[in-house]
Amino acid sequence: MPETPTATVRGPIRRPAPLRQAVYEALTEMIINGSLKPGQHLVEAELAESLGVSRQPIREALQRLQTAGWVDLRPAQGAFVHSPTTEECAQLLSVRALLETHSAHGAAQHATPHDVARLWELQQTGLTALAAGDARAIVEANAALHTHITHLSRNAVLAELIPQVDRRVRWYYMPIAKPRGKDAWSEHARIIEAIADRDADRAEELMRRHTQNTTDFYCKQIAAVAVHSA
Amino acid sequence: MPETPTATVRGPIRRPAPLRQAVYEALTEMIINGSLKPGQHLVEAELAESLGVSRQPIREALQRLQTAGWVDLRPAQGAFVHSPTTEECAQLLSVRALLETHSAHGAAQHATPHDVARLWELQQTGLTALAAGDARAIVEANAALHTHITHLSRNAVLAELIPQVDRRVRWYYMPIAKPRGKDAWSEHARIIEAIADRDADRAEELMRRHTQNTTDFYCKQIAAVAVHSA
DNA sequence: ATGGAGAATACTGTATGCAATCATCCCTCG
DNA sequence: CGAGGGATGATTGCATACAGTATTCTCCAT
Repeated sequence: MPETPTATVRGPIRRPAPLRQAVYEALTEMIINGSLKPGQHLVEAELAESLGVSRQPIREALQRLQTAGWVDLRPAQGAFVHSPTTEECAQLLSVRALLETHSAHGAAQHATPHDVARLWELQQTGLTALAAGDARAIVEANAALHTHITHLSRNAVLAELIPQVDRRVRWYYMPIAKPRGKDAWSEHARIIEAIADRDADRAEELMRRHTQNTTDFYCKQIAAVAVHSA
Repeated sequence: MPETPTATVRGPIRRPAPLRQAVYEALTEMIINGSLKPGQHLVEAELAESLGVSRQPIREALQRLQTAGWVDLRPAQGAFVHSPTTEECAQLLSVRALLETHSAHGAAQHATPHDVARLWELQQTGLTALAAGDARAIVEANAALHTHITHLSRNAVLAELIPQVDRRVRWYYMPIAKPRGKDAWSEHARIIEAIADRDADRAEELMRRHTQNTTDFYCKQIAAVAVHSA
């Protein structure tokens, strides 16, 4: 059977690796792309069978998914896909703005020419995806760029915390990736320039405005959708 | 055998409750109070026996301990108590400063008179502990106060993220709690006043300076210890 | 004596089985 | 006809057993 109708079915995970990690990635993927819908009850046995593993790796993956905010784990009831609210999303974006701004400051202080070159590569990847109009690729490139800036800040705590926030932002960001893309990537370019100049304060300020623009754009988009659906 | 000499031995966990939670709390306690030393290899079977449970709850607790930053979990090798570095501590404090500052701003916007009254209660608890010279109680009161400010900000994402950073700061904070206490708690009082006045900008600025003072104090203390031990 | 190969050991990773708990549905009683 | 209580099925929580892998110790060769 090449594909069954139910969207949650998946082929077995590649064996030679920590299964819990593979399961974790598979489940996040399924949540992001909508195979697992918000509020849905995740039954361990079902997931285990569809992924071709036992319940144990599933349980461990679910625990990590909870701390990452993907699922809510209610004792003696099991896991439920997290239902995001617009309020929570605004909070996520505001915290992200804070952390990324701090991160940009540090990146500008520590970046080497080699690091900057890598940033320009990622920027190019993003522009290509933007030209192709591939929302999925745009979001991915965006995440890759921001992640790399985070690492350049040489702050392990930040690098640990930001992904927790950022991946969830990615989820919400998908629908607005294309319309927001053009401005976003030109802002990226200016941020990279500031980092290349080792101008920490300018990089910080540009990142602050960049994340603020994204937040504003998202809120407007939400409002528009709300009106449209009314 | 009522007690074995090894410091890691503990009585069984109270049964009627999620065991993984109880194990998690027991292990954090042991790490904080030094029963489990930094770098130490945590063997699942040993912990399981000493806590009177099977390996399963231990494993789940260790996973959570990893995401909280208490242990490092190396694949196929097991769990090791995290060894903090002064560099990492500085990063933790800087991130904490960022988050707490943002939190203070939100708290001043949303606080009700009842909330403010509660803050003054916590402040009083801290002053009492300070007068008694009980470092443990000081740290606890400090954490309680900051936690409550976080909740007042009405930002669920912040409230979720800050404890992850804050608990680890608490760990490092213990040795400097007493000498830092006097200034810290008078700064707290001014922050509470700003929150009571609903002056978000002032609260934010006061919190920024407060966390900055704490960071500076910590760094000086570390330097002093380094000189002393040299 | 020292370096390396191989085997023994110990530990983690995974699977399976059992008991406790929660949700649901049906039956009975008011 | 509606509400409450109990039985049944499903699902989680925990424990045990097995397999794979990294580490360490020993023994042999150089």
